[in-house]
Amino acid sequence: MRRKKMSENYENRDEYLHRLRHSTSHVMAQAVLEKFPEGQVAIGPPIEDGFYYDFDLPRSLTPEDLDEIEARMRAIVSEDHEFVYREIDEEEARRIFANQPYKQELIDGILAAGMDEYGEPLVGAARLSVYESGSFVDLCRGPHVDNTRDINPEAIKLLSVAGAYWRGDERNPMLQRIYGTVWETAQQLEEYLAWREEVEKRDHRRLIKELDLLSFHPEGGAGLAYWHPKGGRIRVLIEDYWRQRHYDGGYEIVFTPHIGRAELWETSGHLDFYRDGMYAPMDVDGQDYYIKPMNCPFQILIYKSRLRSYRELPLRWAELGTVYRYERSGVLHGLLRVRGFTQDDAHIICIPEQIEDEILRVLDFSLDLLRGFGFDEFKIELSVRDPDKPEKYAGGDGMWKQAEQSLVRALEARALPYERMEGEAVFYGPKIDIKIRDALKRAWQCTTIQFDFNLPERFDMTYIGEDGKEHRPYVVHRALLGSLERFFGVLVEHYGGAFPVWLSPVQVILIPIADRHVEYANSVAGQLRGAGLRVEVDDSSDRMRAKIRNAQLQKVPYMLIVGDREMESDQVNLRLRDESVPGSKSVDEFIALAQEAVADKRVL
RNA sequence: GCCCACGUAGCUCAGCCGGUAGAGCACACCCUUGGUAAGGGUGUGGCCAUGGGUUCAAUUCCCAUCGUGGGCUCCA
Repeated sequence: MRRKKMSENYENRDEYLHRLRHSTSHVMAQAVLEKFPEGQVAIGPPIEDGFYYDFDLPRSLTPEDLDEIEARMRAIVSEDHEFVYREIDEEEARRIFANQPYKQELIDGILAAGMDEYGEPLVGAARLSVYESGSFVDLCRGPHVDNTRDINPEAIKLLSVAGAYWRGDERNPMLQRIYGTVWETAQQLEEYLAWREEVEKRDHRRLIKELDLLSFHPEGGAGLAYWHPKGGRIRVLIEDYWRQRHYDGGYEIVFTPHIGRAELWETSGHLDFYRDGMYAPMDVDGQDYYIKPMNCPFQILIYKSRLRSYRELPLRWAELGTVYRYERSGVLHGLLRVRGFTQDDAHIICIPEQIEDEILRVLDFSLDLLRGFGFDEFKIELSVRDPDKPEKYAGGDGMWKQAEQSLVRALEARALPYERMEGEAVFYGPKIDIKIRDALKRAWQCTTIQFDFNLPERFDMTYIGEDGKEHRPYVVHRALLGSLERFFGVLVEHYGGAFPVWLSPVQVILIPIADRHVEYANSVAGQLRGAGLRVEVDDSSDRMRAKIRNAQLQKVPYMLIVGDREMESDQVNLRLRDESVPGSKSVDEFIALAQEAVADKRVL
């Protein structure tokens, strides 16, 4: 009989899971090496929800191989192998891993550069150690579980094989990575697998097709989205709300062209540092024009269209700007990664004294706007300079300090927890990224608020200060939804396609029971449309039950059944998308109910 | 871009070892007028992603291209 709670021997559950997953990856490596004795092993760390191990094998793995390896792992686990830690010297390490070139490289790294086996800087003195379990010895720092007895064989599942470069560098050989997961109990594994199924069910790539929202077309080009009428309807609702909020929030809205002369992109520096992301130029009257990958240079031209006074700052200019970027074919992913997309871009141009207020204002605005769409959990990251390489960055030391301080102060003023990302800033300025957590607790990168110390210099942006002299303004670049495409994809997954009433492309569907009820259904539909609701009448020859099924599958929030009873009493019979049936209502009652749900941005 | 897999009707998918294709749904028409998730019948619909090669013969085998998926790297 196994111990009931295997985690109880460890500090806490997280510590146990971490060790468990790391140890299970070793067990997997043993199973793989038994099958391919000539195989080479790279690294195999624990990751969120599981583990992986990278191998260099004589042939590609198949799903059947995974089944076999998984079965072998269960057997190994049941053999009760201890995980034995041992510190060794270089000579022994070289000998143990004589036929393991990747491990030799890791040994080099540990000894020479003070790097650990994952390429991270080593804490403390360089020390070589191995963990042995069963027939497998790995260069490893641990920690591990004490014995394979602490791994529940019923809670192991290998998930997939994928290519991965040695050390993540595309110049290195491609290895085969096996992903797996392991939990404390079989039930936890079941729950995790069920979660993965739920993720699959909500996949926006499936839902946009089923709900007739958007499509992609091979003949039209990869990574280019086509918005159908229903998707278009939702997009317009998002945009209208966005525009209203921006005007209310003190922004002005601008429009800029889609292409610009090479000279502009030379000035902005994009041709130097962003050329790989840009499409080839087109010839216009002998001049090279580029399709825009970003909106910033255009907005700056608007700024420079005349002399600016400190009195008119801050300027907040927003734009739904469609940009095109070359993304490598392998990274395209539904709506979440496309080649043409519309950013909800804005630039805040202000004097240094205004920067703290402006940052706080944009932070509040972002979170509030996102909450309007039903997101209320966020993961915030502050990306700052790499303190060791100040020469890598545009802008002076003082500017970086002030900028960073304004970002930190804004986060602290709102008591928002955030993670500080050292060295993650782009070269032109520090930034705050806000990732939204969806209904399945996944984090999506949408919002970014970035300082730009590069463009004001390059374009020589100035304003006339109180002293009558020219000064350089601060420019903050921000996108809140990020891009409409990605945001829409996230929205679809968050709601699983069942949008809140205010965003539903069809809010109400009228279901006449028989043909003689169609006329009444149409007249009710007219009243509802008059009240501003989006309504359809299902006058097909389907039976009522089939009509209900179709409406459910289309995730229409409100179904109104109308038959003899409703016609006589001048009512409608309400069924909701959640399958509840509030029943008979007068048309006015229903209108009031629906309008309230819209106004409150409720799901139903 | 790289590694692996995949691409058959609008959609979801069958089609063993080569002999030019099938289901369900959707769609059209007919019958049915039915009270809270699929009523019945008939029918339309495929250059088997595209181009090349091997073969008497290719949807099936090989190569290339395009696209899609799982990853790596990168990113809104």
